[in-house]
Amino acid sequence: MAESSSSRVILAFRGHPFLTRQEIQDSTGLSRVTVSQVVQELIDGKVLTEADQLPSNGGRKANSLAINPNYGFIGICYFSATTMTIAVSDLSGQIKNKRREINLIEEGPNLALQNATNWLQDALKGITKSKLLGIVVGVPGPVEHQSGVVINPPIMRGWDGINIREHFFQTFKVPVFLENDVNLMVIAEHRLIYPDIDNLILVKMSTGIGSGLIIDGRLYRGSQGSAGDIGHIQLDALKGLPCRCGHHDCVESFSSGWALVEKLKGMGYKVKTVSDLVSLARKGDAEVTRLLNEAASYIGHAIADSVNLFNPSKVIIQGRISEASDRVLATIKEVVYQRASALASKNLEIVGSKLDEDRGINGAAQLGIEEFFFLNRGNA
Amino acid sequence: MAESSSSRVILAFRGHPFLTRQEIQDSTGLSRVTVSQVVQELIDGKVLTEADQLPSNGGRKANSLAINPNYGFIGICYFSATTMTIAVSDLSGQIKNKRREINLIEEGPNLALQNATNWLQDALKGITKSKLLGIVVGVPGPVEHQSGVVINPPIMRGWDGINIREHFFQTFKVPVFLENDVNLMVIAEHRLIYPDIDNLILVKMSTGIGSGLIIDGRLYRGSQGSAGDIGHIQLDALKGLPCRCGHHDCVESFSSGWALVEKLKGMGYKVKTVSDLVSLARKGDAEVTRLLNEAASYIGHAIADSVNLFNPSKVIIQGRISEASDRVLATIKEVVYQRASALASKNLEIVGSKLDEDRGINGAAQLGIEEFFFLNRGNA
DNA sequence: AATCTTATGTAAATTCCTTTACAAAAGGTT
DNA sequence: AACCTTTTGTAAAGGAATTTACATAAGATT
Repeated sequence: MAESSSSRVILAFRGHPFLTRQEIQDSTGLSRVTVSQVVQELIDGKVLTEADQLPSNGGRKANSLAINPNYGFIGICYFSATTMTIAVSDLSGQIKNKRREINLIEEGPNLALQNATNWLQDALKGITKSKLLGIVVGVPGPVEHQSGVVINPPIMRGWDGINIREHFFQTFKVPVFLENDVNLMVIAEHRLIYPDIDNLILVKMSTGIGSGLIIDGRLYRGSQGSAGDIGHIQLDALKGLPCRCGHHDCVESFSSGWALVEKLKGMGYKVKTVSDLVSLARKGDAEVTRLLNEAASYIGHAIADSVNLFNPSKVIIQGRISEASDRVLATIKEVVYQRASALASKNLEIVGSKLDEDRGINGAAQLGIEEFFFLNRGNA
Repeated sequence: MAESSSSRVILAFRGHPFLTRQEIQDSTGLSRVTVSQVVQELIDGKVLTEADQLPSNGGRKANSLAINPNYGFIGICYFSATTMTIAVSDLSGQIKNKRREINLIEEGPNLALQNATNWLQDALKGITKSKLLGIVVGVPGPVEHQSGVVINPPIMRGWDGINIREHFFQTFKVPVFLENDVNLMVIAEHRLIYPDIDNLILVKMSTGIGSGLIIDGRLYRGSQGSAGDIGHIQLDALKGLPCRCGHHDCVESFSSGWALVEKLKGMGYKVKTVSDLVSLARKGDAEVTRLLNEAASYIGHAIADSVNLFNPSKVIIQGRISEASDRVLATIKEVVYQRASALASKNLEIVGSKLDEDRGINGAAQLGIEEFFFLNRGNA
C-alpha cells in the first residue's frame, strides 16, 4: 500500500523500455500533474533516468525516460547439459561479467553448485550488495516452480529433489528463481523479438526435445510445471523404440539428438555426440541428411498436434538439430501446414530463432527483471 | 473512471456469490468505512441485496451480501446439432423460461435465427427492456470471438461467415456474445464445480469430438478461437480413414459418434444415429461395446498428448459416447495414465461430468454474467 | 448479568490524486 | 519575427478514500 502511484509508473515500463511522460499518463491513467511529480521523485531516487530526447512532432521534443539500468542487478546461473554460464544483468537486460565453463550436468550437483556460487560471487564484485535484487537459475530439466526444486529430471542425474533455490539463498540471501531452460528461451523470444504476439510456442530440438509456451503474453507452466512436454508425446503404431523416459515411441526417441546419434552408431558411423552429427550434416552426408529429414517429419507431427490444441500464431523452431540442415525447418513447415487444421494454420507462422546462443541467459535476465523489479519490489 | 470503488466492490463478487462486508474489505483492499458506505449505496440502488445472516463466530453475526439476482438478465440461445434452447438467466445464474425445440443445425441459419429471436422475445416477456444486459449464443462450431462470426464450421452447413452477433443485435440492441458450445461447457464445469482448479480440460465425445481449455482460471480460446481442437489430431500409421474435415486418420474418424455409426453400418448394423448406437451399447451388444472401447483407446492417446502439453490438474470427459458405457471412461484413464509423462499425470484426475444436460446453458449464463455484468457495465 | 468477541456505522482529520488554470520550454511554420 | 504546436512544470481548489476514533449491534462466554 506504500505508494501506489509510483509503483504504477514503474509498472508501466514493463515491456516498454522507453516512455515519455505523456505515454506514462496514457498507460497508467494518472494525471499529468501526478506523473510529473512522481517521475521527478523517481529520478531523484535514481530509479528512472532521463534518456534521449525524441524528434519533434511539430512542437517541443518529448523526453524519453527509462529505468535506471544500474538501480539494481540480477544474478544469473544457467546450466546446459555440458556448460554452466554465470552472468549479471542490469535492469535494461544488458548482460555483463559473463563466464562460461564446461560443466557436465550429469556429474551431479555438488561441485557444480559450489562453483556456481563462487563464480557468481566473483561476477558480482563491484556491485553493492543491496543492489543485487535476485538470482535466476536455469536448468535443463523439469522444475517445481513454487519450491525451487528439480524433479525427476531425465538428464540431470543426481539432481532429483535438490533444492537449488535454497542453495543460492543460503549464500546470497536474495530471492532465487529456478526455471526450466526452454521456458527461459521462450521468454527471451517473446520479450525481445515478438512482444506483441500473445500466443507462441518455442520448440527446442537438441540432445532432447522440449517446448515452452507463451499464453496470453505470459509464460504458461502448467499445474506441475511440466507444460510444453512435447518430447514425450508418443507416436503411434511405430517401432517400439525405447525412450530414455521409460516409455517407448516418444517423439524424442525418433527426432532428438541422442536418438539420432544412437541410430547412426547402429549404422556403423563413428559418432559420439550431437556435435559429431551436426558436423556430418554440414558436410552434406546424404544418410545423415535423410535421417534429419525423417526426424523433422516426426517432430512435425507433434507440433501439428500442439498447434491444433493451442492455436498459437507463431511457432519458433530452435536447437542444434533444427539448425544442422535447412531442410529440417522446411520439412517441419510442410508437415505442420499439411496436418494442422485449416483454422489453426490459417495465420500461423513457423520460423527459426532470431536470437543467438545467449537466449537462455537473456530470458533469465528478463524473468529476473520482471519478477524482482516489477512485481516483488517491497517498498524499495 | 466513474466510481472505481463501487465497481471494485461489485467485481469482488465474481466467483463468490456471497460475501460479508469484511470479506469485501479483504478482497478489495478498501477500508471499512468505504465498504460500509459503498455497500449501502449499492443496496439502495438494488444492485446488491442483503442475504442470510451467517452463524456467529463468537460475536455478532455477519451479514451475507449477494448480487441482486433481478438487477439484470442474460438472454441465452444455445444450438446443439439437433436442438435449439432458449432461456433467460438472472444474475445468480438461475435459469428461467427455458424452451427447447427440435432444430437441425445443418438446415441452415435462416429459419433457425428467425425462430431464435422470436422465442427469445417470448422468453423475455415480463422483463423490463433495460434489464436485459446482453445475450449469449452458443453454437456447435468454431467461432471468431472478436467478430461474432461462425467460421468454417464442419457440421453447421450453411452457417459459414454468418454474423450471428449482428442478427441478435439488430433485434435486441444489447451486447451479444457468440461462443463455441464446448467452451461454454468447460466454463460451466469450472465456475460451478471446480472453481479452484486453475488448469482443466473438458473433452466432449459426441457426434463430433472437441475440447475446451481453462488456463490459469480463464477460458483459453487461442489466436483464431480454435484452441482445444483435439478432434482433428491425427493418429499415425493407421488406416487412412477419411475424416469429414478433409484430412484423414483424425481422432474423430476413429472415436466420434458419426465415425462409429458409419462403422456399424458397414458391419451390417441397422443404425442411423448416435442415439441408436447408444441404445445398442446400453443393451450390452458385445460388438458395440468392443468398438466403444477401441474408440476410448484412440481418444485416450490424444488426451495423453494434451496432458503432456498442458499439464492440467483435471480432465473432464463428457458426451453421449463417453456415457454410453462405463468402460469408456475407464479405458481413457488406463491409456492416459500409461502414456502421459509421469510428472504430468502425477496429480492428474480424470473424471466424468457432474453437470446435467443444461451444462451448456449454465456456461452461457456464467459467461454472460461475467462479461456483461462484471466487465462491461458502463456506469450503470 | 457482566463481559468478551465479532461485525458494523459514522464523524473528523489527513493523504493522495484529480481538475483547473496559468506558465514556460522548445521546436516548427509562415 | 510572429505565431503555431507539442511537451512539461506548478500552484490552487476539490474530491475520494484512508486513518483514527468513538459508538453501537448482537451473539458467545463466564
